[in-house]
Amino acid sequence: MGEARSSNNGRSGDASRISDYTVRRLSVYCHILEELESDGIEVVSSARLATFAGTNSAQVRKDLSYFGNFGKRGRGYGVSDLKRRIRSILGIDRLWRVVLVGAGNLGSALFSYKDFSHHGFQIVAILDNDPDKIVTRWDGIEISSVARCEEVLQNTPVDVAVVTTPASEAQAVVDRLVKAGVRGVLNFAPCKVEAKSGVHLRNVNITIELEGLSFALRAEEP
Amino acid sequence: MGEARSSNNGRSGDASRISDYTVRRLSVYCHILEELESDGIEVVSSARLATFAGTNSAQVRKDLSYFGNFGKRGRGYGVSDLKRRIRSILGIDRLWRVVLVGAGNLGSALFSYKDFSHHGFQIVAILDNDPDKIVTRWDGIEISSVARCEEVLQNTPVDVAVVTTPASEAQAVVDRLVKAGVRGVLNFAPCKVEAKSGVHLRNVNITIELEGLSFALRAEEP
DNA sequence: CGCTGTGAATGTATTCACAGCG
DNA sequence: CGCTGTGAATACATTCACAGCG
Repeated sequence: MGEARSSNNGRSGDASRISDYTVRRLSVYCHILEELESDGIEVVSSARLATFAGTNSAQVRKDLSYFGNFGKRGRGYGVSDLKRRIRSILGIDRLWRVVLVGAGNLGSALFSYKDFSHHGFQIVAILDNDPDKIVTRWDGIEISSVARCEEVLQNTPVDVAVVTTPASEAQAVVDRLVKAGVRGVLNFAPCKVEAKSGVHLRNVNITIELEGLSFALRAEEP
Repeated sequence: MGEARSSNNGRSGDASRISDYTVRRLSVYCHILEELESDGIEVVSSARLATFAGTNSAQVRKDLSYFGNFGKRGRGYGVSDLKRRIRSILGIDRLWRVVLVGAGNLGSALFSYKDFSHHGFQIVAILDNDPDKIVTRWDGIEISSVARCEEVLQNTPVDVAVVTTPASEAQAVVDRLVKAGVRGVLNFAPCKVEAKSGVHLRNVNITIELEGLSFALRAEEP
């Protein structure tokens, strides 16, 4: 999906060599570690972490080994230390500035989604085309017309856009966002959008999930 | 993710041997074919389909070959024929009955999502715990208390549940849904839920998508 | 000992390359 | 010829299995 990438961050490993599967599992480990930490558990083995994550201990160790040696032999991993390290690897130890494009029900659901800010993403601007919405504010954040996209991003620079517009508008707005400097896009519009290489793009397509479910059910239907 | 499955549907191929990757791409091909069809295009080659889908022609042919020989050598695939066949393979040529659990913003967004019904899924029941919501109706469909879950599903049998509750309630409600006969679950709650083998479960986790984006951006940040 | 970290082995997905049909 | 359908080759992800450290 994403284009190949070069350049190494100073800290650890070359991101372009790390598979998406590993990155997704790191997210899962991170959430588990947060729970363990809040339960007061201080040390965890790869085997235990694997059980919670629905994988096996070798996978956990291999995933982590791409980034360094975080464990202690004979003992396991320090929960809060490993959590901190994974957050750093994922880049959620800093705050990414987000523009939310589309203030419909889905946009609203994402806006009020607490994990969002808890995991490194802060919505700092909102765009929508509905004139009724443009006069309102969400938590003090102005909702601006998509027409004023460039101006808004000039005053409020962002790293990432979360797109929840109708499919018909998604590609056009992404083109403008990218021109205005956005480097990552999470697209919820039910269509594939594209961007020049160098811009990171993820499509979340609900229809594909549903159809996958349908296929699985279908196969065992009488 | 899903458990291994046996039993063969009469038509074509053993679903348990088909990878999730292939199924997802079939969805993509299907959407492209729908567009081509509405553009009046009657025949398409694997190469052209691959370009639109962001893959290569061998992949397209291999994916389709698991299910039969749908093309004509020297010519390509009939657009509307192939579309129909893929819809049948995915099981979206019939209507799956859906209960929507959680009538918040995300539930509302999904409810009003037109592709939903267009692609074989019909919401026939809605559950929520908010007393204010329980008195309202969406498009004539009553919103019932989660407490009455079993009763509602008795009167209105469903195949699939789409869960948009808070994380804290997701697992409990899924347990009840499965006991009441639901065989597929699409979970949008920001937590992993589990169900006994034989129930098909898909988690859509927005946080994981965001963190994946963060990782990609992070890797090239100064 | 117990558990990590990791090369080597296995399993799975993708791509190549070409025979074969329309 | 052009394009499909598919075994064989390759690339990639996961799992095994064990050396080595605390």
